[in-house]
Amino acid sequence: MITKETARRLDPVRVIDTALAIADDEGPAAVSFRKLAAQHDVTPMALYRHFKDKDDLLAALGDRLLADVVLPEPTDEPWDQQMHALLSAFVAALRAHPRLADLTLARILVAEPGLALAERALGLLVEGGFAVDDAAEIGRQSICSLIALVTTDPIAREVSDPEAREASLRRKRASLGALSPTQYPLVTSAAGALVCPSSQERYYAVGVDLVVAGIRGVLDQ
Amino acid sequence: MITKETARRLDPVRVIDTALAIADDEGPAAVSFRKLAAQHDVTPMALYRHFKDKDDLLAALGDRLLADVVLPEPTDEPWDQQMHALLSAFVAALRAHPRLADLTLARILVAEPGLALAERALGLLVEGGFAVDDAAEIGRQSICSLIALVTTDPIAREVSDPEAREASLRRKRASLGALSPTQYPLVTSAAGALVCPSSQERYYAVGVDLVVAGIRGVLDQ
DNA sequence: CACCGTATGTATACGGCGTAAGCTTACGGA
DNA sequence: TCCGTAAGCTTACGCCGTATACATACGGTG
Repeated sequence: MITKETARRLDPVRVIDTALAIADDEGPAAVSFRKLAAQHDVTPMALYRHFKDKDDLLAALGDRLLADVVLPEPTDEPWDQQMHALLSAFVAALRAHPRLADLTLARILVAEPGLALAERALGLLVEGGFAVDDAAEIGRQSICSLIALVTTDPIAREVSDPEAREASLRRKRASLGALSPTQYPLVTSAAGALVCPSSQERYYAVGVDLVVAGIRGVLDQ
Repeated sequence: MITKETARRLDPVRVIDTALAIADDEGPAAVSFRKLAAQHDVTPMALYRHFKDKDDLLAALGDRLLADVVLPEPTDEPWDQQMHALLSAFVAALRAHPRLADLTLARILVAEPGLALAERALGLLVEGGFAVDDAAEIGRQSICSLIALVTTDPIAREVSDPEAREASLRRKRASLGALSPTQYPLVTSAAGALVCPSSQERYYAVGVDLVVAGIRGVLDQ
């Protein structure tokens, strides 16, 4: 028993852990078999015993993110409020690893936590009055929007170094400010908000609200 | 005069043309300096005279997409209908190159056609009753959602070969169909719609409707 | 017409990447 | 004790972006 564990020097779970760490602070492009292998004192090719290829490894990363989604308990609130809670839970899990959020898309209908999420979402949409096929379509698009919400988070997306971050923002604001106010009156006057939302919490609140309001909106139309 | 043109063997515009072609049918990852150089009978390094680095080249690709957006003329329709038309025009341009749609995001507030789009969108949102800063936030999120709509288009995203495409879809449907119908009643019964929407036109219609309905929805709330 | 700065393309090289093919090793059951 | 098999290793190939240094030829200036 114990031997079985000690025999395998390479634990796929640990590998995913370090991949997650690398991706979180250097971006997903920085994850490489060679780097992972080095961090585990192993040959790059050793990883192929545990991951078919790089896509397989990234899929495992996606699964890992999905596993962190904690579904809210069903309540007797109206369907749209529960939908809001459900989608918020999804977003909350993705926010922990904003640069990797889009890895989840391909795994939702594969990994168990993703399926559970999908089933719950479809249930709420049907309860709201959508036909099953419409619910599927609306549900998928909502999920895509929320993934995009996280991957394009202008605050998390920025460089981590706060000093460089501030410089970058200042540069962007300046380039917008330099535009002709007669040609682009609104863009120039909204430069601040366009470059970066005031608060991250507000950013996500608006994002989820938009999606849920959209769902409600297309229902009676 | 003429010499000035004939002297430069490498026309950046033509390079972008071939980059676009490669990206369209092999995916953006397949675009490389080396491949572009080969197609233009030139050393890879020659491209660096025209593009600072690969990001710069991809930015040029994004600009190219944005240049194809044809803004609808302002009308006296209500703001939300005009918004629908404006966003539809944006989506229409992106749909020509679905795999590259996300290259536009970083360029909207830089390239002229993007700025024009942004200005018009802000105008309509303000006309609808949003404060300028709220309009900026809602506008950006709407654009992001629509870009995601295009990049995740399940029809365009599939492999081009229709035979392989059908096989892939069948496999996905089968894997969903194999799930326990008691555990995932809705997912299994909606397998068809989840895997692939019935029609591409409907897909995009629903997508834009969702976004516009969302905007309308958050306005009075 | 001669000259030269500058814009353009070239040659070479480095380090990194994914991964195919074949080999070695050592664990655990028979 | 022996051996099948799973795990890791070695080597190698062909990609990639791009830094540095060099060659060339165009076009304006004297």
